[in-house]
Amino acid sequence: MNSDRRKQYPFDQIERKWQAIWDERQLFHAPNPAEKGFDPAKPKFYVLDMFPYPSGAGLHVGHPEGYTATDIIARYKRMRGFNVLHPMGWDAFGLPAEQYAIKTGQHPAITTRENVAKFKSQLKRIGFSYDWPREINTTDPAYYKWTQWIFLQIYNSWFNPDTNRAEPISTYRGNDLDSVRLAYVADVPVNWCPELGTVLANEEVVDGKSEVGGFPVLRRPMRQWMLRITTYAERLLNELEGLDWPLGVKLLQRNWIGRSEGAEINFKIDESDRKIRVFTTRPDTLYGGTFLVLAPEHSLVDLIVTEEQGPAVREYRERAARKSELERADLSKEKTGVFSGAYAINPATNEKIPVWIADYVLLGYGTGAIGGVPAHDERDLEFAKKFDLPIVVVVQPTGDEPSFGFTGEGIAINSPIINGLTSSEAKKKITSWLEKRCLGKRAINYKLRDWLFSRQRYWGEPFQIVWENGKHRALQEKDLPVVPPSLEDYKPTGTAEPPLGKAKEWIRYSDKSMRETNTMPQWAGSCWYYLRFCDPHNDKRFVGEEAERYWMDDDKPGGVDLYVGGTEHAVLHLLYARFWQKVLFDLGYVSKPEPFQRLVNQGIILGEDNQKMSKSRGNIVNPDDVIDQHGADAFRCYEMFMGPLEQMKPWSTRGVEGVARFLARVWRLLMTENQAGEWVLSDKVKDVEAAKQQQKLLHATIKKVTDDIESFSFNTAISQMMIFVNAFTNVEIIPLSTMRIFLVLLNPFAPHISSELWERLSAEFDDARGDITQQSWPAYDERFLIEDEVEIVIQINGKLRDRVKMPIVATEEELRAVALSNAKVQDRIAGKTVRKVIVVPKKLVNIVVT
RNA sequence: GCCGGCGUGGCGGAAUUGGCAGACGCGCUGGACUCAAAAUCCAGUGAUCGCAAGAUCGUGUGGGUUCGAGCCCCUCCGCCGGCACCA
Repeated sequence: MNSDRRKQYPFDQIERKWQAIWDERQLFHAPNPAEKGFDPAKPKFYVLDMFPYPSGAGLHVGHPEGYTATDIIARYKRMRGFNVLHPMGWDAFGLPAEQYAIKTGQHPAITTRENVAKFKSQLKRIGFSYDWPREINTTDPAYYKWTQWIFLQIYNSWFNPDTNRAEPISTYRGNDLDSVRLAYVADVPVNWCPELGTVLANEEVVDGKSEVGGFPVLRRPMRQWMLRITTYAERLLNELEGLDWPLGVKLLQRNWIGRSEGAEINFKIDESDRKIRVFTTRPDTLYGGTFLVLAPEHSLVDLIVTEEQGPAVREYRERAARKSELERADLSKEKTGVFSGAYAINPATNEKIPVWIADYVLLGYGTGAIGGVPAHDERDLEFAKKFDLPIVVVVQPTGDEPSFGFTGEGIAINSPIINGLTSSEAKKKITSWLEKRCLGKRAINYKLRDWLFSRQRYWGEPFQIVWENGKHRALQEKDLPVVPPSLEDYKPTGTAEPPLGKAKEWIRYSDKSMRETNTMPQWAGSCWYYLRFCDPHNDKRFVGEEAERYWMDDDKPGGVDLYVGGTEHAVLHLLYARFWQKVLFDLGYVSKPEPFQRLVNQGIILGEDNQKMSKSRGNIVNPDDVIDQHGADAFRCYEMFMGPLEQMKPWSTRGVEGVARFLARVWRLLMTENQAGEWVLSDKVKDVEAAKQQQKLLHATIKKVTDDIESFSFNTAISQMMIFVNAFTNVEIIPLSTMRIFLVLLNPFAPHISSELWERLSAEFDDARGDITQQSWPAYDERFLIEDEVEIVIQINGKLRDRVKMPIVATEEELRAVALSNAKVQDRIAGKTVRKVIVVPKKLVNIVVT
């Protein structure tokens, strides 16, 4: 490439200039109610990006994809007369800064500060219209003071099943508060990742490995803080209904919550008073239950195992405990198990059935025990075959498939109480039969587990909990924030003892009490940041009531009007934030039961080679390089022009050049170089009325761009603007008013060049309209779009044969007559019979012949 | 295995939701400008056949509904994402 090639237009200067102006004038700062400049007449619009973790690597081209989309919406909505809240901040607690600290000893706060500065300058270079005075950082004590405060509210609450909502713990009438607190300590099997030196939430474990780093995760019992998210399972599921979210994300959350309806059935153990309770979604197959299976970790195992089976059972349990999550979940392996020696009584048949122990039954789901119905469950069938257990068919399929091994719904057979009933009738009848005899009851089960909320890390929010005599209590609001101690050594201890344990001074809260040394997970800060943005500097409350009500409240269930981000948070952040919001809502602190009304996922941007961008592939595109070469406006427009926002799509350097050419044409439409080589307004620009065709194109463009922004079809909006500009290339007179409107349309996409050209027009034509950002969005006039003539397509048997211009007012009869008398049609239908003529007014005539 | 989503030129992608397939951009070909190149501008560009007018074929596969299907229904294939012994 020629190195002294002239720049296409001086984007570097104009972009710097306008970014400085926006900063200086704080043009995009939205005042809160009661603040100076607040206009209560305007409706509000809250448009939010998923705030980034400021990593050392800086931005990649994936970040600004969603950010550009929201910026277009924000600028557009401002022009449409909304008070727009469009903030940005930093989700800055997290592992990389801590690991860097371990390597270098540099405090994570310093690393974080540097990374934030880098991210911020990169974002500013792209020209996003963020409300920077509202910037927040989750690692700022003034911020996490309130994260801790919210934890305090959760700690001091319980979920009242009668009212179906959280209430202050003081309204709980029982004795054991800790058994109902929404935040509690439990000694439970958790996901321990030795490599990371911390425990992880279920949501952070993927295929038995840590989501971060991909290290093996072991199941091991530990004493940890949990949040009782399961109490909200029903509401988290039902209230998805009112949200405008992608179906896929809703489905993911539904599956994750995993509601299933069925029955709990008690099986009495033979020659004992003990009972084994099982959960089943198919109580109608109870008569086919020929054995029971307990999870190896089930607490009844020790109590029921017979003497002669004792050693075998013990050996099996130990083997199961040694297996990793991955091994245990391996579907391809054969079923294993061991007989306990005990028998239970099937309450329907009164027959003695053996109780087995097998690791295909999970302690964590249902009751940790199942009734084996081998005839109608694949897993039970496999198990029964392996261990030679009896198989009894009790469901007759309605189709012609074999009933042996049939897992669908059919007609109950061999089941005296319910014979002849359909599966769903049989379920009801057998359940009420069991209920009458106190042998079981209707039950609902969820896959969702309580949220494991503590981590063995340094760089996170400390808990405001102290321990005294083995009991925990929370510090009061006045003691917040609890700031982590400085450490020399950030290394995880490799044990369950968190790094904070090394700060001997800090741990001692008083003579008798010690601080909790676990920290909160990274999700804590992001669970409520959208609330903080409403009122980021409030030091009296996590968010001021009036500000919260103004920005979050309208007639929809969710507060944030538009939330854009990647799908990777479908069951993590997006579920946790909904949970916190509901707790705060129940306690009366916020006005909405849901945080995010509308969610849009941006697709992943692949490398030029169609592969995921990665360091090792060397296909990473750095936004800085693109902006150096083509400018921020070209970068923004290309990100949007690539294709539909939600779709996965590859980067193309050539594609950026194409979009840059478009912006250069916009520039040269209005600007020309004088003899001194300076850019001056072209004398083709005149304050004259536009030609009819130009008016028509302008209004078609207003309509298309407006509709496309509303429907997130930014790529086709840009296409339309290209068509508009192409039509004006090489015309002799460029009508001023047409160009002014066009620049407003272009502004959300390419804010710098449109601001600059707008200003140049204003300087030349001397008027007082003010800055482009103060303009209102243009409306299109239908009158300009109306055609007098339309092209009518003539088809024979659905195939295109000719086109004719017809007046728009032509009647069906006229269209029909013209089509039939058309010369080409005449040639083709000669000697054939016209069966039918279909006339679609203003569109086409289809002649059916045989 | 189950649940979602997608499949259109050489490439990224359009198509008013059943009515002219391929908008716009990239690439490519030719032309103008230039000593030359770059940049810019103009013209062409789905495939096949034809000098041409034009004809035939064409939206992963096979079928169906319809006057008419990229779009609706069924079958199969491929890719992407999620869940995965959840009883």
